[in-house]
Amino acid sequence: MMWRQEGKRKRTENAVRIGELSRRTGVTVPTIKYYVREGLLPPGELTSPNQASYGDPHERRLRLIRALLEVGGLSLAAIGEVLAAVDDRERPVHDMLGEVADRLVAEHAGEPDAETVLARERVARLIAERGWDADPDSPAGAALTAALAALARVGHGAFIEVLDAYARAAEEVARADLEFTARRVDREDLVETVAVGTVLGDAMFAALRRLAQTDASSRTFSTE
Amino acid sequence: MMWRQEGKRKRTENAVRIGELSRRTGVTVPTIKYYVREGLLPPGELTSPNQASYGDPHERRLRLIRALLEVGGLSLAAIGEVLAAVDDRERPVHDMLGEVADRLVAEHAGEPDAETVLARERVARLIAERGWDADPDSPAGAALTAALAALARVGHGAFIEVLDAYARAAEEVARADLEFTARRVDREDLVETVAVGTVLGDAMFAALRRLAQTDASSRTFSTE
DNA sequence: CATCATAGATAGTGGCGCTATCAGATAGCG
DNA sequence: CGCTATCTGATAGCGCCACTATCTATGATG
Repeated sequence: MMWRQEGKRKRTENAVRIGELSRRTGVTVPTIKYYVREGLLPPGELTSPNQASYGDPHERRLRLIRALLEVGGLSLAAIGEVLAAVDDRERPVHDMLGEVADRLVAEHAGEPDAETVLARERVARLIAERGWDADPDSPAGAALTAALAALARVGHGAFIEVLDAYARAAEEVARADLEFTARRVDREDLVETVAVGTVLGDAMFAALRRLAQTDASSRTFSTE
Repeated sequence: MMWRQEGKRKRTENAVRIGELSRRTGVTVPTIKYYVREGLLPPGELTSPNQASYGDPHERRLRLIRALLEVGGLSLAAIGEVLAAVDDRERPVHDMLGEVADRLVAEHAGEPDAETVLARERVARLIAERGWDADPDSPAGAALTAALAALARVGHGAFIEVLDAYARAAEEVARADLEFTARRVDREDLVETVAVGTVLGDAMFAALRRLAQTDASSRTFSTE
């Protein structure tokens, strides 16, 4: 694993040892060492054979890992891939977004059953109807297909009726996402913003949906 | 664990043995036995000391478990709690929805830090502004608080700018959910519909968001 | 009657995210 | 200078989870 060289940035901005890094982030020292071993966190800069110092980038990265893990619910393996995409500065932004998105969905291999075939057709139709520039066989499309097929298999295929409303809401959210990222001029920051926004945005939206459901449900069913 | 008695329904509608149940659902026999041991699936009806038959409800329940597990990403423990809520026919619908929603968010205990305190205030303000009948300290509110606090901690607190757009979209989705459930007259089915819709709806929306982002992103960044 | 499937029970497996322990070296303080 | 707390780097172990394997005794099936 190649870690981006900080070059001549010798400002020793906020160099601390591992104990202090642990105290600041609430992550235990063994866990920090474990993340370094796993290649998720760059090793500290050695000042002597058994002393290393960690700076702001380490603290930031560590907080990012914890956020993706605890709030985003990603596995460490998925986090590693997301971070690699974030660190790859050669990669076009659009490409990076796709890469991050792909890490968020579980793989569903195997022979497609009847429900999956039908669901895939529905997904393709939706994409065509909305004029989206997207592939039904991309990971995101496959995830949607899997969800629709699962609905059919559990006998709740009728729930697909909400699909268009969901798609409209998703467009709204995606528009807000893009407008926000468009305001980020700093490209360095933008890439991480997209990754964070994609992962934590899911968690945010799910929580908001739940709150809105609580409200709507309490109005409809009140106390009964 | 009490399993709902099917009463005098002796129609033997679709009784099969465990091997056939396994073949139909793609779940291995040992796994089915495991689910029965774990109380997720009712045991088959014994026809002799070492023969049991499984009917449609078993197949349905088994498919539901797999959908919640594979598509919804729930743990078996969470699935058990959701199923218990679904099976509890005494419980008011609104209550059940809350119960299911609560199973979907991870617990985040511990002393609240500065970011959490600020995030909680923002959540309370959002709820007040939108006039929602919801509690900022409910599991859903706490999940939103955790997400906002995490954004702040990773240095992307500005992403909170999209919050209102997300909230509007969430209202739209919740409205579609409620309209759909309102059309379900059968209360038996309704309860499961709400659970399935809540869990698989998250997966659906996340996938749709990803597709809409792909589209929006390809328009904005095109090939660069 | 031979073969296969089954119930029920117990033990084992593999992956994941840490956690414990250790040896040897250094930091920082009086 | 000595003393103790801390550090690096390495290896081993742990607890949880979702299975999976194996076994015995029994019954189904052709």
